[in-house]
Amino acid sequence: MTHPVQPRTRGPKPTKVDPDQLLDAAQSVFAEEGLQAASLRAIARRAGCDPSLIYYHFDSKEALFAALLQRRFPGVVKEVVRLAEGADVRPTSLKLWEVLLIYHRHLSRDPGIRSLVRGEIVRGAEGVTAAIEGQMRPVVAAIRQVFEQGIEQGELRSDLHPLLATFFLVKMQLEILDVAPVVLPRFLDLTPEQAVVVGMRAWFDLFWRGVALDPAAPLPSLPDPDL
Amino acid sequence: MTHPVQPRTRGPKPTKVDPDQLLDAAQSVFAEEGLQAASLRAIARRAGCDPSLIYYHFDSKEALFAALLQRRFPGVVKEVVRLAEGADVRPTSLKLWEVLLIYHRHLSRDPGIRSLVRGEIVRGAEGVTAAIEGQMRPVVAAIRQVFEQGIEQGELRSDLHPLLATFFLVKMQLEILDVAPVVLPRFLDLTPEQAVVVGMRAWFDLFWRGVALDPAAPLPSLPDPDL
DNA sequence: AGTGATATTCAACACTCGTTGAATAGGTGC
DNA sequence: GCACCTATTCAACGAGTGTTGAATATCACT
Repeated sequence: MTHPVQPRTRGPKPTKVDPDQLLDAAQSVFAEEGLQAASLRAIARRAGCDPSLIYYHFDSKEALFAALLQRRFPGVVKEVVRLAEGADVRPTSLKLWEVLLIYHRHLSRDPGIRSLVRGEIVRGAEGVTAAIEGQMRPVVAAIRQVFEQGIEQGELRSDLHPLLATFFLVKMQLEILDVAPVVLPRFLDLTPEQAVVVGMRAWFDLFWRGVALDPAAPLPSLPDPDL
Repeated sequence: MTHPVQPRTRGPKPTKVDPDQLLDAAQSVFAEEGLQAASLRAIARRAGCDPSLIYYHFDSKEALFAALLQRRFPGVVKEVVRLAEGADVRPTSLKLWEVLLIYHRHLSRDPGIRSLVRGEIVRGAEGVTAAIEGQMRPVVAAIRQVFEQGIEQGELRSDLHPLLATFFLVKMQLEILDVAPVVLPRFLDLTPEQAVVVGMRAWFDLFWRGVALDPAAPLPSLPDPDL
């Protein structure tokens, strides 16, 4: 029976904390703690409001997380799908490099969202996995199509398995975004940001040699990711 | 203070739950829930004892996790280090494939331990990361050495970066063990076990083409992982 | 029997968690 | 001034957490 009540400036403030600011706070806390460990109280604290307010805007913690996904994924989907459309006539190598750039563009500033998504996939948490899979499927389909086009046009090995190639390309890119900035600086003299770029270029070099019909043919120059 | 079991030639009491059984229980609960979410009460329940007993054998939850690592990693370390020794004269391709087999052998039955370790690395949880890094360093050094030997012997490209190659080889193998059995069966007609083997072979095929000096040269036949 | 060490349990402490019901403040329309 | 409506906070509930100190059971050795 302590008296933990200190007089607080009770909210006569007309200033709003809209759902988007809540999502921002949720994102950064989820990123640092993981879905399970992140507490609504911590999220509310970071947003500068009371935990109850979260329940005014969202049904539950899980709904908050789902809303977070819905905010981030469509951008990736849209850009990747455009890559697979007939209008893009760049060589396959450039398109595949562009895949890495898209992931970097949309997810590199979201540390934790990625590993969060990944963790939930591996764990198979029911409600969340379905939401994730719905967002992922069109992305996978589009990238796979890029591989198939590349095979048709004789740029990629004909015995390549498009789905597995997609899996490898994307999976490693996510790993590079997640792990490289933490691990590589411990072994090489790199900043975390440099580690990502170095990792991406080295990965694409290796990957392209692995999938190209003629790996010895010169590659077009690959633009750096925006920083 | 823990009281490790003494050599039990004339020991006092036949233990009902020895530390190893606690570690078994801890492993399976950690695997299902993650480090944060797994509760000592759940671990104790699975081991069939009281939560307090855990504190008799281990200092804390974190120490329990560290002990778990110490039980699993040395096997990997030992086998991988032996690969790098001069005594092993097999071609580099076989040695690198063996790396994948070693990881499969020691970690494929530990669902969750891997993603757990990975999650803690990414999150950078202080106490745990140090323990992990200590176990990882000799493994990385040994695999890196295999790459360097391969370069010297003209089997690998001379412009290959041994550390990055190590990073890619191992990282993807861990991803295959973790994610492939969950994700691939959703897109291909495979059992989870098949997904792992198919993923490993496809990955090694791609990887080898990416690192070999002469990818067209025929490979020795690669033995299946034990199931 | 008694002593002492070891292995195990019990009950509790002080937290934190997600969630909820009631209260309140500010603004708008009357 | 009054009544709404929305945004926000307060205080609490019940459950679960890691951890601890004291108590107890079970054996080995005297």
